[in-house]
Amino acid sequence: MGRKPKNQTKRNSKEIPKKNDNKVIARLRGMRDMLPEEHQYYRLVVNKSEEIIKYYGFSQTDIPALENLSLYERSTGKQTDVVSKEMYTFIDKDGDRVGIRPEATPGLVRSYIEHGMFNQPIQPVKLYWIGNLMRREKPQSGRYRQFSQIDLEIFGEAGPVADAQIILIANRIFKDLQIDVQVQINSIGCKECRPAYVDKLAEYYKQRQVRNKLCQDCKKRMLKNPLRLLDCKEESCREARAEAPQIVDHLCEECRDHFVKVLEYLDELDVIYNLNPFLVRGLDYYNRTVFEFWPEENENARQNALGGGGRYDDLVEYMGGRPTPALGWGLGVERIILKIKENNIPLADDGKPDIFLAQLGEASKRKAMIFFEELRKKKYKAAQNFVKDNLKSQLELADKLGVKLTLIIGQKEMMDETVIIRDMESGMQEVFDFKKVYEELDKRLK
RNA sequence: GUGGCCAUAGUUUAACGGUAGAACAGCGGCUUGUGGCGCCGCUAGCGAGGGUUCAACUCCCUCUGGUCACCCCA
Repeated sequence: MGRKPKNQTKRNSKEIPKKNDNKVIARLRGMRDMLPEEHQYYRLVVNKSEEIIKYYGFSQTDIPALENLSLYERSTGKQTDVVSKEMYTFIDKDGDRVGIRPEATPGLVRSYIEHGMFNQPIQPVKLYWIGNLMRREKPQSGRYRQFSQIDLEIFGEAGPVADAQIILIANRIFKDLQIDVQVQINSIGCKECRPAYVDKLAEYYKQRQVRNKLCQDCKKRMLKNPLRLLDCKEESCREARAEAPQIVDHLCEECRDHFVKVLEYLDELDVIYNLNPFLVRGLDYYNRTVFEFWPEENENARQNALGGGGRYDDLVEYMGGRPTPALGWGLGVERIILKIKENNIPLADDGKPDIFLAQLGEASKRKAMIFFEELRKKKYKAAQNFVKDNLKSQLELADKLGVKLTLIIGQKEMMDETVIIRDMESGMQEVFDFKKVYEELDKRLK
């Protein structure tokens, strides 16, 4: 019976030639809303990370989302995919070429130079940053066009301890979050020794029998970035690289010493790593130590790297600053959250209230509002809904919130200067003199 | 950017060339000062556009979005 009019209404509304101006405007591709449930995970990751990072003496800093496009072209590299294909860029009204940050390091380097941080009393300068970045890639799970990263950088420290220490910090964060990761580590040498190695590598790949095994992409890589030949997943390319010269055998003495020491420190700190001679990173500025954090059990771990970083000793100078050795890493917050969910790691329910304050009637509502302020000042974890007037819906809410006790103040209690305390589990309730409420609460919440 | 798979209420889903059923959630009632359980009721949907057809949620195309692989990357 009730259906006919419903259908008619529908038909009518269809026939009205309403334009589509009432259509929902959906969110952009690859963009996500971080809803409260997800946000709890975000907080978990950020809180644990910050706790550890701060302990190691890093200070939080922030940088603009929008920068001069040249900043990224020069640091990240104009040829890299990140800059050449994935950046959101536009010409500003006054003609400036600007871009939204696709990574944090260039901005942090710029900030370091611009504020003369090499003059700061405490050296090296240790900074961390938490925020979001944008890359216009085709979205996938664990890959969004806007994503969050936790970044950590050290400026002004050349010694291998620093390398080991930042790896250790990331390692501790993952451990605290109960995520098993493999540290993949390699050294890609410096500007002194790498060119010679790249030449050797290119020479090796030029051999006909090797070259014939390469996939199409790798043939392109030979011209663009021979180092990239090493981390192709194609089976034939993996075969081809078997005999390839390895960079660790071609490092200059300084680079080798540095790398060996990094590994020694890691050994002593019980950080388990996998020396991966095929690990090279996609950004132009790296030298010496490079590393990534791969999820433990995943075969395609490479693609879902939870974080990565390395040394960039020449970048500060290259960007116009004084010669300053530096290093850092970035962790992908969304990917870490994905892992935490996969592992069913429970959230600490710290925000949960213990007490619900219910009221009935205008006068008691006023009293309850004042009482609630008192509870807040005295640090009780209390909840309320003064908007709802009937007791039923208030108790329903109290139940959903999972509180232990509900305090009820109605007309009668107002008159008697009392309050009802209801134990939500047993359903037992008792009337108490208002003056003795706190005493009773403390007893029951203990 | 390339290729594969996918798209039904807020969520998880069912069915069908003749315009959709369920579960959970939400709201209301049984209970006008008492939550959980139960019962009853209500709300709410074919991603968008085009084509084929007497008839399309169903078939075809395009787009949009998701997902997976590649490229690349966190």
